[in-house]
Amino acid sequence: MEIAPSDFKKFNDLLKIVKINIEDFDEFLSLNPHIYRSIRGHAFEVWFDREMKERNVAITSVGGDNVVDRVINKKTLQLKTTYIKATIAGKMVGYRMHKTHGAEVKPYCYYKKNEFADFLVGLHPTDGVIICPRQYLPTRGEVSKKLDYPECLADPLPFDWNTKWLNRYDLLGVDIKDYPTIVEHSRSETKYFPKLISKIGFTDFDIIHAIIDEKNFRIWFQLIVGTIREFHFYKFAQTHGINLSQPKKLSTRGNQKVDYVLDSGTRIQVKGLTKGMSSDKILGCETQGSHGRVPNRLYQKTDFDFIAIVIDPNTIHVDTAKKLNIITEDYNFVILPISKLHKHPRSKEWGAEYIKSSFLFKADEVEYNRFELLK
DNA sequence: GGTTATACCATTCATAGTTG
DNA sequence: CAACTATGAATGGTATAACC
Repeated sequence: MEIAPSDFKKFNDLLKIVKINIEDFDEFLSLNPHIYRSIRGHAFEVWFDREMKERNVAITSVGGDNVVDRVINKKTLQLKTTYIKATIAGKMVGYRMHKTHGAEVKPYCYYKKNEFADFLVGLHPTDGVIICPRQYLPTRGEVSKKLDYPECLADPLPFDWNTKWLNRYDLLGVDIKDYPTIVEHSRSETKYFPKLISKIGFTDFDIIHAIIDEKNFRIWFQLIVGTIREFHFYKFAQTHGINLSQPKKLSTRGNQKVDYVLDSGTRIQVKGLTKGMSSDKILGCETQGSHGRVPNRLYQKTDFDFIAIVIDPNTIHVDTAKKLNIITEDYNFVILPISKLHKHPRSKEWGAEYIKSSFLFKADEVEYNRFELLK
C-alpha cells in the first residue's frame, strides 16, 4: 500500500520535532516494548480499515476514550490483537480483556458483557480475524467453575484456534468471501521499519498511519515524545561522560520507579513537562505513576535520588533562553535531587514519605544542563 | 515445580471533584 | 471561582502470590 506523499511529509515533520532520523527511530521503537505493543494494536486497526475499504465496506473510526473502536453497519466493534502468553499456535488464541486503570482490582478490572462493544474483532495469527458477538464471549464462569464473578468476561479471553467465530463477516452484514489475513510482506512495504516490523508485523503504511492519526494521541504525544526524552537524556549524558544503565538489580519497586542508574548506584527518574501546566514563565511537571490511586500511585521520597526533567526543543521562551544562555532549539535538562520535591501533606496518614503528584517552577529560577551533578 | 490468577506497570493528557 | 488534587484514559505486558 502506497503512503501518500502528504502523509509521509506529516510523519517526517514529526520526526524533525523530536530530532531523530528514521533509522534510529526504527531501532528506538523496536527496543521499547511499551511503545511497540501500542503501535501493534493501532496498526491492526489501520490494517483492518484498509482491508475493509478495499472490499468496499464502510467502516468508521470512533476516537476518544471508548470501548468502541470501529463501526460497521451500526454494529460497534472493539479490535484486539492477541495476548501472546495466552496464544498457542494450532491450539488456542487469547486476548487480554481487563480494564487497565482505576482500582485495578476485581471485580472492577473486569468487563461485564453489557459494557462491551457489540463484537470483538480479534486478530488471528494466521487465519484472519475472529468476529464474535458480545453475548458469546466466554465469561469467567464458563472458563472455570472455580472463579468468582462468573458473569464477568474472562481475562485472558480464550478461543479455540479453529473457532467457529473465525471470519464471521456475515454477522456484520457484509459480504466478504476472500478473508484478509496478515501475511509476510514484500520488502518494498517494510523498508522504513525493518526492526519494528520484525517484532510486531504489519507494514510501513500501517505503522506510519497509526502514528500520525491524531486520534491515537497516546502513541505520539505520550509514548513516543515522552520516551524519546529518555533517549535524548541518555545521549547527552554520554557526551558528558556519564554512563546510564537500566535498573535491574534493584527491588521490584526500584525497577519500576527508576529509569536509569549511574555506576555509583544513584537512581534517576526521567520526566517531561506537562503541557497543560506550563506557560512561558512557569513550567509544570507531573511526578506520579500512571496507574492506580493515591497513595499507591505516588512516588515515595526513597524511590529515586534525582529527577531529570527533559525539556523539549522550543519550549523555553526565547527571551528566557537568551537570559539564561541556553539554546531553546535544543533539548534542555533540569536535574534536581528528590529532596527538592515537595512532601505530600497526607504522608503521615499513609505511613510513608510521599511526594506530591506535580510541581511548578519558574523557568528562569532553575539551572540547566548541569550534568556535573551526576558525577 | 509448573500453571494460573491477581495486582501492578510504561508514557502524559484530560477532566471531575475538592478545597481554600 | 481559581487553584489544586485525584482519578481515569489507549495500547497490552510482567512480577509474584496462590494454587494444585
